[in-house]
Amino acid sequence: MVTELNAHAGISQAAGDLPKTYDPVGTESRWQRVWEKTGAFHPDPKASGEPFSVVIPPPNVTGSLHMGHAFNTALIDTIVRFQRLKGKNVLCLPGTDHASIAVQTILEKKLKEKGLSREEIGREAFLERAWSWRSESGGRIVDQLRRLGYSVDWLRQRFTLDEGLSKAVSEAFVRLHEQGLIYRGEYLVNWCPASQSAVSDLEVEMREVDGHLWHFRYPFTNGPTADGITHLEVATTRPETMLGDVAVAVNPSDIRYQKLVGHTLTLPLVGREIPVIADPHVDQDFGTGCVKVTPAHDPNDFAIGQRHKLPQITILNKDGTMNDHAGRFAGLDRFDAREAVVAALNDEGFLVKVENHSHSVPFSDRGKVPVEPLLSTQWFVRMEPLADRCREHLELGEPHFVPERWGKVYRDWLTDIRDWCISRQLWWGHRIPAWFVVSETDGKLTDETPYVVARNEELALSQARNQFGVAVEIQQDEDVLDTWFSSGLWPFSTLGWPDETNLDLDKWYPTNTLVTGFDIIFFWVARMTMMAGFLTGRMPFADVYIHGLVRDEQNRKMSKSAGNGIDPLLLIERYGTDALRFALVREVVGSGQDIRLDYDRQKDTSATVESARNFANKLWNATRFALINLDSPRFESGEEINPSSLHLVDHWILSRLARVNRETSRHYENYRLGEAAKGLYEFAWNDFCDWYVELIKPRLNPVEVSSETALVDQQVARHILFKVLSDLLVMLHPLMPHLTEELWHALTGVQEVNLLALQPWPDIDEKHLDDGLETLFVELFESIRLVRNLRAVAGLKPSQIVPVRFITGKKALASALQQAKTDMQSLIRASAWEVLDPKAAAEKPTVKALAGVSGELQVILLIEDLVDLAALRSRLQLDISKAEKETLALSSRLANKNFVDKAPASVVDECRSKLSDAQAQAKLARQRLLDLA
RNA sequence: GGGCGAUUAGCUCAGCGGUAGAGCGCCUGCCUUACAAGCAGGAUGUCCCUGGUUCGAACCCUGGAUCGCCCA
Repeated sequence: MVTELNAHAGISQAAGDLPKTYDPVGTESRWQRVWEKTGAFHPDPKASGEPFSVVIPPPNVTGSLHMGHAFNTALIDTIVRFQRLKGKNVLCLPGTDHASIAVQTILEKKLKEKGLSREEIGREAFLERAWSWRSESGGRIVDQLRRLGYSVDWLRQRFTLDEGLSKAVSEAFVRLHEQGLIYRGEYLVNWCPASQSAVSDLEVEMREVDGHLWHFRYPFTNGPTADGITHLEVATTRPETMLGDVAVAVNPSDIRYQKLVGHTLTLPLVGREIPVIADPHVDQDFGTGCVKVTPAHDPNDFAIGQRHKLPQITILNKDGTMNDHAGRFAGLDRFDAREAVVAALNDEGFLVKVENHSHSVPFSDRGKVPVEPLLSTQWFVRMEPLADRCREHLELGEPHFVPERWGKVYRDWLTDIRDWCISRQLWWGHRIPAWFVVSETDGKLTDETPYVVARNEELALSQARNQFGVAVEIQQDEDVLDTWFSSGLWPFSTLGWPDETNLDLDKWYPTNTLVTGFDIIFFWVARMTMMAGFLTGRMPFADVYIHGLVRDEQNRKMSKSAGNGIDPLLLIERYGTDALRFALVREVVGSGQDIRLDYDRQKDTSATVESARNFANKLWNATRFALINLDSPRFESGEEINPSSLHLVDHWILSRLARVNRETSRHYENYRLGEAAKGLYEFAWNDFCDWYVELIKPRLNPVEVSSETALVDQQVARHILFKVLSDLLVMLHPLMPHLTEELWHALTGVQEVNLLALQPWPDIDEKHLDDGLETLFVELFESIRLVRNLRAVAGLKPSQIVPVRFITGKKALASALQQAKTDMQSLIRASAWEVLDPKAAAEKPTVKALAGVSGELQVILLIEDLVDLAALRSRLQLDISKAEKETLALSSRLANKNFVDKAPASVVDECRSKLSDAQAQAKLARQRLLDLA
């Protein structure tokens, strides 16, 4: 392992040999190996350090990495790496879920290709295949997560079907059942004919579909009524369900039909006699105001049926074909039956008309086919008591939602909650720990067969014997549980629950933060809080950070079925993991909006990620620069320096560093990760690279090598350069872990086993914070920019070195200009640097010179050569008109008595000072223009 | 039908009471010994519309438009 660790051929070689550009590919995989081999992210529960824990949203075991994973990972990993740097004992626990329906669908499809079905091969053989498929494909997503540089503890990786987690599932089921929170019953559930299983309400997606509204005539059984009415007209979007109609309902206050309530109609095609009933839920204005009632196939009709004690006639088989109740239509697929029923009604004269009609149709999330409301016996979780408990916690701020508005969404859902259908007619998953005592119903399994619920078969048997006698025969329920049932236990089942003496559980439960997308607040977040509240008595996490989704370049949600996904691995190969991570995080804003990732599908390029890659390269080169200048002899960072030898620019960058450190820490802590990224980007690129590094170049390479002051100056510059860059790398580490790990080792020369990932966050040097100095530097930089602009406008060549004179009455600025002279002179190629007050300047008139004005600062370039005077004049004209415009605006504001009286004094003062600047600027610029004439 | 978000430079988005910013793109110079994946300089806006509050509105409040999402 030592060889592996030391064998890296990176930047820490002689700096002169370094490549000019950063190549992420080798670097990233190497550090991923080192992190894992050294157990860097495998924490010890017995170690000191405040615990900080996060469980990752477990991806589907057969899935593959998509942008949503990459985004979620970038956010979580940034948070946990930050907390690790802050010295916490961090556990970030990874894992996968078993994805019942998804896996089973894949396997059944494979079986079908071989002409087999699961029933043919049997449960045991099917599960064998499922496990082997899982071991075959299950590693893929995990390896892909590794490529994101995820600092999770792979040794604690969990899978929802692991032994421990399965134990947690039975335990949870039994406890919920004991408290009467799990029941079994026959209800209308969402039936997915594709997977041939019930699904929960949440797994149903409403889609707007262009369909039709068919109008039928149902005749009165006993001929025309007293008023001569022969029939009622009903309208439906699902004509085939009429075969299961048991009534026609009208609104009791509908004067058109009041008198007809109680009469009997004959159902066409079927011949069944069905009553006309009155129900207040009927909408008089929809269609004809008469509603056909099919309790076994429609949720609203089911409710009407319950209220009126109507029979429930099921006309569909579980595979979506018509059953015997459909009479001559039996055996037809539901959609074929629709056409056949309409045709038959038409033939027999019952079809009145057909209208185009767009309406919502429930689709199965997984199967992508319309679900059927179907009567069947299923297991349910009684949600209300669980939800009430969560709402009580929420009142106390548990958990705390970021952004807060999601807390409201969560609360509203809990407030109006429906029971959760948890049984699935599938084999892959946690088999329901309920055993039917079939000996009580002659060895047959019926809806009347009693059952026992127990932690395992042995306990079930003894329980059954206690209740029903020694000679019982029991048979476990065939169904498995909704995958989300086990996912709901994730934050504690992964830590060892229900084993109460588990060290991990003691140390890291409840967890600190849950980071996930808003699309699974109900599916997962709420299920976890409900399960945790009931089973552990606590909320499973303190904070919930809800982020948006990644959308494609056309602002569409990325999805497999739409085929508009962007493969993160392609972007990683092109730009590097760190670039992708940085790009994604930088796009995030505080309010948690969705982010849009630009992407060119033809070229597989993304400007957003490319700019992050460029940033990585900038850091690479900044470090290269530092190494070149700190090398030979090797710079000793421990050496003390005398504070009095610091230059003004050194004080400035240290102030900026302290401020950025403080702000970045706050941003990371408050989940303002995008702001952290943006702040560091600006600091690194603008303050550090563009200004500071340029400012110290003369000191790092002094002209007079032997001078004592030159050596001190050089030493100080090296010191600060090292300090700022190494701190910067630490602060950036959560966002760009591989690059910073690489550069930090190269810069510091620290042994590779001593990881940046485990270093302490740099202290904030509060004493260096200096607002005034930072403001002053804004002005100094403005002065430099003014000179550069003048040179550009006048067309001076870079090689032309000219004397520069600054004239200002502002004492602080004058003094700063004087102090910064040696460091800044080279930035503007000034052969001389003179700072004068206006009085002194008046005594040294300049006849021929380039001049520019910014506020009360006047800059003169003393030059005799021919320059572009016309350009210079128009530039001055522009200055004048701008200044005049501003003068006008400001003076009119100040002329407003209300403004002066009511606005805060500071605002008024600022306004006055701006006015005097603008006036001075206009005056000076006019003067310069005259001088040029 | 109920709720939530969005609307700011050509594009992607910050800003959320003191008169508008970034990145990319664009224009003009530069291969200046860390970086051309770069450096320097520059241009660019009825801040969706409408009233109102205020000395002052991109920002707060009315009403509306457009787009998107969630729930029924």
